[in-house]
Amino acid sequence: MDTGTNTEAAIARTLKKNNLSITESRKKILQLFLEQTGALAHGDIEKKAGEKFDRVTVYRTLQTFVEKGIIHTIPTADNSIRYALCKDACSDGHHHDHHVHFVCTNCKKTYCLDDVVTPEIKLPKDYTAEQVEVVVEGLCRDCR
Amino acid sequence: MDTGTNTEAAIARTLKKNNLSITESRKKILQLFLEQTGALAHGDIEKKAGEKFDRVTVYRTLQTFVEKGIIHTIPTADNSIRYALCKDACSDGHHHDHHVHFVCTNCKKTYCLDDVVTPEIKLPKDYTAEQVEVVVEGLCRDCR
DNA sequence: TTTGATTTTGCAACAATGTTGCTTTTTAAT
DNA sequence: ATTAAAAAGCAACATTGTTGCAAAATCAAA
Ligand SMILES: [Mn+2]
Ligand SMILES: [Mn+2]
Ligand SMILES: [Zn+2]
Ligand SMILES: [Zn+2]
Repeated sequence: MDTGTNTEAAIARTLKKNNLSITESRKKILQLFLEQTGALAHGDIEKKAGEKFDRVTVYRTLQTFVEKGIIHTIPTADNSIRYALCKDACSDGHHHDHHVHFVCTNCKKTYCLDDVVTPEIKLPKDYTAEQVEVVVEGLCRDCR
Repeated sequence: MDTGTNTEAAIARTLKKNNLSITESRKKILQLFLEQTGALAHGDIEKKAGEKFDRVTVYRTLQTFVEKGIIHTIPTADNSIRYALCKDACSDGHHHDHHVHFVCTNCKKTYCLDDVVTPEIKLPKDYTAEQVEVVVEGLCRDCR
């Protein structure tokens, strides 16, 4: 059984499911996420796929994937957005990623802790919460 | 009693306390933070003080203030760092801001919720937490 | 209060990042 | 195969952030 073909098929399925036409750049970028444990910054993707594709294409592909709920963004303190695959039931225009993110201060790798749900936050009366983002910084498994 | 003078004196005191020489740009930028309820992005500061000072000076001043524990950064989803005054006992090289931040999805204002402490997060065994950042998005008091 | 070492600023040049309009190419349906 | 629609590539531009260096401001000591 050819794993490469299977992955390729899964990628095509994901794209079709989201009403996206199957293009080289979308296939390549989605594959990068599937091969990856952690999250990817725009820069990472540009380095890994950028020789084949225009910078603008990478920007537009990431934007499309976020809109479709295929990947989600992770805010970090260093002003560089990371992207990671959505594992929850995210769909076009609506994300449901209620998990905590972890950024290693040493290796800078960023992880989705899919099993750690974001806590309830009790806000002052005047505020209405729509979404809670939790980013934990520290040392990852590999770095301590 | 002249409030202007008092503020000015307080600003000078803060700078001295942190072993910073008292300069026009530092005074002006610190004053902006004191006049302000919420947080300021670099862009805001550049607009409000930028006609008088060089862009580079604003960058360097903010960096210095962060290092000295006068202000702290707030990560946000839109990749634009916000800065706010430290109210806790932050000092040179060491911050102790354990409060939750709130970003209004409507007006984009960013608030320090100084009384809402960041919760404990139970991580998988392999991870060590050094700092927890919580950013809540929703509607602020003025926008609902 | 002048002097002089030290720090900070402004400027210029550059690098990195992100955006937009338009043309060509690719995709997917007929 | 043909064709309409979508996406990619390209160029030009805008914004944001960084660095080295000379000029100016600050501060402390004389
Ligand atoms: Mn995630
Ligand atoms: Mn704060
Ligand atoms: Zn690590
Ligand atoms: Zn608001």
